[in-house]
Amino acid sequence: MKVHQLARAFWDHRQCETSLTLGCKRLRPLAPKLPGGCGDEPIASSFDLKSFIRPDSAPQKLLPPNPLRDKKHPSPGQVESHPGGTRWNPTQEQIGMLEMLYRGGMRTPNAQQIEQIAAQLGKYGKIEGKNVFYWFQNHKARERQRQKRNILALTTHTTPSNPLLAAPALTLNLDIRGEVGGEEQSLFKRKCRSWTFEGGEDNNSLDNYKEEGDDHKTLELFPLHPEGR
Amino acid sequence: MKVHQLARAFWDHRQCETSLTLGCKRLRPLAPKLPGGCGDEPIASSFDLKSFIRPDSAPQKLLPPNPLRDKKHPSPGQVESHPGGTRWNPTQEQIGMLEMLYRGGMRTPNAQQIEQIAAQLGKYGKIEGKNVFYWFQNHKARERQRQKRNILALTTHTTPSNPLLAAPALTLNLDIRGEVGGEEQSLFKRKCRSWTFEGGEDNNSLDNYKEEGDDHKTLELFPLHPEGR
DNA sequence: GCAAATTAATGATTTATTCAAG
DNA sequence: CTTGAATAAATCATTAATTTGC
Repeated sequence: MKVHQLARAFWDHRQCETSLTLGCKRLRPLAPKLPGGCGDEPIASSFDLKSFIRPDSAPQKLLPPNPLRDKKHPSPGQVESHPGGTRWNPTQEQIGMLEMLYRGGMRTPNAQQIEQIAAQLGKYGKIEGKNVFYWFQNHKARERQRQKRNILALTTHTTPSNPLLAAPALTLNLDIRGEVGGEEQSLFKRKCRSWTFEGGEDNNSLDNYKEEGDDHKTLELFPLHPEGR
Repeated sequence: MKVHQLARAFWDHRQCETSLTLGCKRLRPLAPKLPGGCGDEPIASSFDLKSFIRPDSAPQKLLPPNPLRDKKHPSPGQVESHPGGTRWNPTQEQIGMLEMLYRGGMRTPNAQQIEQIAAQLGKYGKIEGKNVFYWFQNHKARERQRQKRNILALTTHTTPSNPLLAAPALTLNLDIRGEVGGEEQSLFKRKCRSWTFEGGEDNNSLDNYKEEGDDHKTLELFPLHPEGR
């Protein structure tokens, strides 16, 4: 695949910086990046991460076979099973560690940092530097997304009542006149296996929702597993 | 750039970040790509060539050759000034060669190709793989920019009002009297659960529910996730 | 319970913007 | 003002979770 050219390119660079990137970036005011402040040493970044990172040799990746092309068609060819799997599948420990770093403030680790992190996390499962790089990129971007979304949700439309989560996924007015047969009863239960009502939970019986002199009943269903994961 | 890399320790900074971003500044959103932008692709060639060009084969390896610049820091610290210049300064030959490749259809060379190109161009002056990578990225992007600009110049802009944000709940009046089979309910629910609402896809087979004058069933659907993927 | 059907997440790429050296 | 470099926003593609009908 195409792969990582990008990533590659990244690695190569030196990275510089890093940090500053942070947030305020946009403040473009002049302040260039701060001078050296830190004393930093040259740390070197430049080492050969590359060699580190891309062991190239690695049999790894491989992948790709195919690329582009279409997706799904079974093309006879390749298919493959890539033995190893085609993409990084982080373990719980790895994720936990990365989140810890993220919460600690890390956003755009430089090559050296990436390497160290990858090396460390390698203890818990297969992982490469690029995976770490991408993780930070995505995590950062998605946090922004969520945040922006929330702000918009609260700002725009005042959707009256419930801002977010409170909104029912599904509202339905059921025609329940007459007796509710067992047939329907069971069907109903099945349907609601994964949904819950605002009011009650335990009793999934339609009768409980039936009110006298009414042919309809309004039920608001909320997904049982809103967020998940 | 460069230079100091502040190696800042890992985390140190914490930053602010995040949120501020908001400034709408970046909100490019509003007009997403409307303009022909998208169209860009037309060029088409790229695609084909791509497959052509990138045999992808994978052999990959990668290469990378070169690394980073490592260099340059004499040992002493980094000083920065880098006399030599901090960034690639392409020679006429290199540019010519790259443009030739570009005109030939190359847009996103893979790692292997990048390496070969860099090696070749290295004969005319100092150059690294990342320089080649960036050159193609920028050249491609800027060609699009120019193109888009020209198109816009010829087109009137209808001020696009801003459509996004609509987040209305969908209300449907269905006829479900009597036996509303769970079957149908389920099907409907399934169809609408996702985000297809609004514009309405007819494939929701809502019609099936609309039978003659009967009682109505009102379903209100809220997008489960506001923005969506 | 289970396997097929769907949806939500999220890893990996690509495209658009922004920053700043020259 | 041009353009190398870097970063952020969009997208694409796979994988893990849920749902659902039996």
